[in-house]
Amino acid sequence: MNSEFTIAVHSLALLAHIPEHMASSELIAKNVCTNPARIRKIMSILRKNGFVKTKEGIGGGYILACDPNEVTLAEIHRSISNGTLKPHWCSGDPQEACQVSANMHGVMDQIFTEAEMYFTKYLEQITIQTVLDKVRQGCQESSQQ
Amino acid sequence: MNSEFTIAVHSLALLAHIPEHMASSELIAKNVCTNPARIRKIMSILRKNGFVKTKEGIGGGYILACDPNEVTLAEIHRSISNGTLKPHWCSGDPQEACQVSANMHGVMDQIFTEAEMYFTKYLEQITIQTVLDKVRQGCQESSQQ
DNA sequence: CCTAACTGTACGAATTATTATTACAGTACT
DNA sequence: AGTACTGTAATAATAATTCGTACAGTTAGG
Repeated sequence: MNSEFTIAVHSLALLAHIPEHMASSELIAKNVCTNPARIRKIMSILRKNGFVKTKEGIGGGYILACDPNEVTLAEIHRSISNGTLKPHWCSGDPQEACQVSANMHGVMDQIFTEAEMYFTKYLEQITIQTVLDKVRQGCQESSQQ
Repeated sequence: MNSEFTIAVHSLALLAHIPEHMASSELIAKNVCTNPARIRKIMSILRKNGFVKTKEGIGGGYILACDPNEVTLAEIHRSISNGTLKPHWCSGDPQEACQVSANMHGVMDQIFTEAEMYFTKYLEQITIQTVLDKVRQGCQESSQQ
């Protein structure tokens, strides 16, 4: 899975952190540690899905256009990256006489699709505000050392 | 996520499909559609975890060493690939003064780790036999066209 | 005891996915 | 008109994944 989902969540949390303020792609990029063009691309998708509002021209940038308590990571994930659990490589060969080889691809596909649903279900429990709160608490409970 | 998990599941289902028979890495590789060396590497891990037995020399190969009704995909996943949900790229910079930038990495880490637990929980419901059954039914219900 | 058919493992090449960089057109404020 | 932005595309750089080959070690059979 690529990092666009992570970047989207980070950006939205950042915007929620500084409400009422426009943030430029450059500012967000610095915070996220990537380049402005990538941010603009991702924010463009988020705008099309109504999560942020955009302003072009001088003093422009991005601002949150949703309630951080309402929007869950599941919605973000859906709009940014779908079907990311499944690896790109495929097992088996549909042309093969052997049923195992011929059908494994479909079976694994089914399994990964359902797994993705479980993943999404989990993400539904987490809102942008949840992330922001954790970040503000300094993420005491886990992997950060 | 790479495809080693998929290949492991495929290989084990294949071995369950032809019990009592030794299958060479070449035969499995053909069925899976990859090269024998990759199969041997993966099977070597599966052997160390007790899922298969190995025989070197003439007439050797691999044979299932577990009950396909007992072994779940979760156990296979655990032995083959851990922490695969999380992307390699990391958001933010721990050195930054801004809390969002500094702590986002830890927070996302936590989220992906927990998501992985949900994923594993789902995989616990599926056994090698489940996969084999689906494959034998020709995977009627889903994405295969 | 020699050969043939295997596994175990390592390493470098090829391929593919991801990320970064650059460029430029369009928009809005001053 | 000029400056500071976004939107978008195309290409380059980097990193991950997969493949291919090689070779040492093992076992069975003659």
